[in-house]
Amino acid sequence: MNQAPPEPPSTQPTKSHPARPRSRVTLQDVADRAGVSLTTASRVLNEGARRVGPRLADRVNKVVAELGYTANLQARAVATGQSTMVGIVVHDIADPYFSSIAAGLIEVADAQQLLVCMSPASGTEAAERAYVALMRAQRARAVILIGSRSDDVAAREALRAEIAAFTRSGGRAVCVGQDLLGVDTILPENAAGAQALAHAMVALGHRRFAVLAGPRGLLTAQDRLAGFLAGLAAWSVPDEAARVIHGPFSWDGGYEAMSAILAATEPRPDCVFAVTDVMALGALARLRASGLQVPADIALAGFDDIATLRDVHPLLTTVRLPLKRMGEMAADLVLSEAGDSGREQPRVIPVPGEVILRESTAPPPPALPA
Amino acid sequence: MNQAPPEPPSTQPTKSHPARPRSRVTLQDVADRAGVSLTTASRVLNEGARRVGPRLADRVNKVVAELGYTANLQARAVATGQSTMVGIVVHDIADPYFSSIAAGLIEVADAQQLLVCMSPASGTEAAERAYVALMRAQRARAVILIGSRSDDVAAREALRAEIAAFTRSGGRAVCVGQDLLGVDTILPENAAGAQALAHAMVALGHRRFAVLAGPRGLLTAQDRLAGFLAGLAAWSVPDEAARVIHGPFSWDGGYEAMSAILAATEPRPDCVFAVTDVMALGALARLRASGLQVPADIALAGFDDIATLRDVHPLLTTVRLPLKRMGEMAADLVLSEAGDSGREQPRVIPVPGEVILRESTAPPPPALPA
DNA sequence: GTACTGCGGGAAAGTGCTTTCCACATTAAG
DNA sequence: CTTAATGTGGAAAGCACTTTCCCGCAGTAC
Repeated sequence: MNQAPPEPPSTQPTKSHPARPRSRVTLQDVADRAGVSLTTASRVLNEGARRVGPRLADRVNKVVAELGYTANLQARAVATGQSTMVGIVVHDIADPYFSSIAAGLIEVADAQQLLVCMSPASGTEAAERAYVALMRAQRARAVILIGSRSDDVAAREALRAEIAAFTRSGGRAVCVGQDLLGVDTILPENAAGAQALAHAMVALGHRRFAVLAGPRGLLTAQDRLAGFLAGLAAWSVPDEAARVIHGPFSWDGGYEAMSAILAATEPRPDCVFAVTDVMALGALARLRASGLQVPADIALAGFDDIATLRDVHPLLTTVRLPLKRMGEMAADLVLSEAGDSGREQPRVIPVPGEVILRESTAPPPPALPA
Repeated sequence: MNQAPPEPPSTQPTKSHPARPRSRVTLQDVADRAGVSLTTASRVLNEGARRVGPRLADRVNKVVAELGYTANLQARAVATGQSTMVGIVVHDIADPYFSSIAAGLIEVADAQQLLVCMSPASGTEAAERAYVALMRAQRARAVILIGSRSDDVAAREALRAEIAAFTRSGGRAVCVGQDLLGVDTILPENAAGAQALAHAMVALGHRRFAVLAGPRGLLTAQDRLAGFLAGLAAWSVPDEAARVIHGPFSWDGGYEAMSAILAATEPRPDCVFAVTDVMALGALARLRASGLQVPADIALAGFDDIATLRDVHPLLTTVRLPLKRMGEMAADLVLSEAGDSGREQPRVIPVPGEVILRESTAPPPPALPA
């Protein structure tokens, strides 16, 4: 829109001392130089509601180009009471799960002229709360929380209160994960996806299972675990055939959990389900370190279908979530609200997962004839 | 800092109609309710320069808590002329290279109370320019451009002019990549790293090379290619022993380029260098699709040491850049400026790459006895 | 010729904050 | 017992904008 300023503004600070008072060009400067009022200059820049005669408009535009003027969006936001900022809260931007969602989000937000701000990595509800508070202070238009909620009710209520304060002051809140914060939510069907995966695993002939279940407190982990176990039960696999190992929700967590399984005295499971692809990759590394083959010695499945999987071998069976699309949906949700006003019930948009069978869960070798 | 508001502000919009005029609490409201002047309330909140007597300060603080008041940072920014925003320009946030750098950057920026805004994926100089313009409009404190520059001089000059306008209006600019924009730069030593890699490859006994060189216009790609070829030359490997394939700077680009190599009639190279890990992964996929073994049939090396490599087999030889650290350095650069004022020469901080030899470049099988 | 509309322009009043400047008590110094 | 030096609070002037309100001037209808 703005062409590069052909020459530096002539009001440059006297070159002699390279001091603080940088030459900030204001709308007033433009108006003065163009010989019009501040009002007129503003109207030319805004192109809305009231139009300005072509003579003055041209004069103003010329001066704008001359001076390389750009409206101060902060001041505009203060004057109009409308912000263009949306904040996005992620646990770790370097995690492919989050960065994929964020990518989708940023893309559509940018198309709508919104400015996307990113929280630092954290994962704790307290940090999320602090960031929501910051977004409230910035009078952000919306905040989008991505990632699993924990079952720490106190922390969640504190976060919820902060979000309530945020929405009360006019912002929109959207959550990608669990529907627990009383706001619009993109809800991956974790339980259903895991259950479908369990069906598929049983159908392939696996019978002894282990689940790398992540931390006890994380609801996404809980849902996927519960769904998987329910799926096994539905196919009459006895409870004791599934061993559940808790641990951190990370690559290292997957590695450790797999270590625990290998160290156990019980017979080795023939299929391991990690509630997250990232954990599955940790587990895979651990298996490799032990010289075990996947799927020949043990089958392995994950959840999410992160982009990284493309480069991992054996190709990992997983439950695909449309991560980028989920980000786009979240952005749409943020923007949609603009229209309707008096809605009460938060929307919940379920996102089904799709079981993707790949190499890592080939059928187990036929049992030796008794 | 703020506890959750124990009760909604009593100035809530008459519950009867859930209409637009949301109850935004302003500092004036706080002052009125506490029976002090706006000035006093502001001073209590800011805790700077002038202090307020404990009696009034307490009254104000109590009201702040009651009303759940949070200062409007936008307005504050306008009043003080100081912004807390920094913008970061990446080519693709879902790419592990960028997300690692961004993670480091966000972490230290957040520790300094800065707000990090992220550009959408693009890769074109025009889009970068547009984003810098946006940051100027936001009166952002700094903008950080991450990623390779192209050798399109016109586009670069346009970008440079936009950056000049940005810095002239008081912002700081930092670049991670090439030192071409006349701003402080974190400069990975691409040529030196690639040269060292070439040495290592020759030392391992490889003699016939191919380079997946990325696009001709990308300077990072050019530097790495040139460095690699220089390294070969330094070890007296003849020029014609290295085949150079250009193509996109992406996974698919690596895949395609490797296809071209396999399709060629010439003897197959015994070592392939992809100027990017991501391209190397694409190439690896192509090799696998052809049933070729790495490194038995062909050796493969990349550049960057992205996090993904941990999960790829065979483990990929590469040149490690401290990506997260580079993000931190960029953030430090942004912040450091605050102190000194009249500096002229932009700083350039070189970042050496470290050759990491792994499985993918094991020595070639001994030549058959003649 | 008057009245009515409509339009292009500007003065001025917000917007939510900070900060300067001034008035008024105290209190310490002379 | 003055006089100067503090220390505290508030009025008001920014900051860089938008927007409302008003005014003068064409153009049209009566």
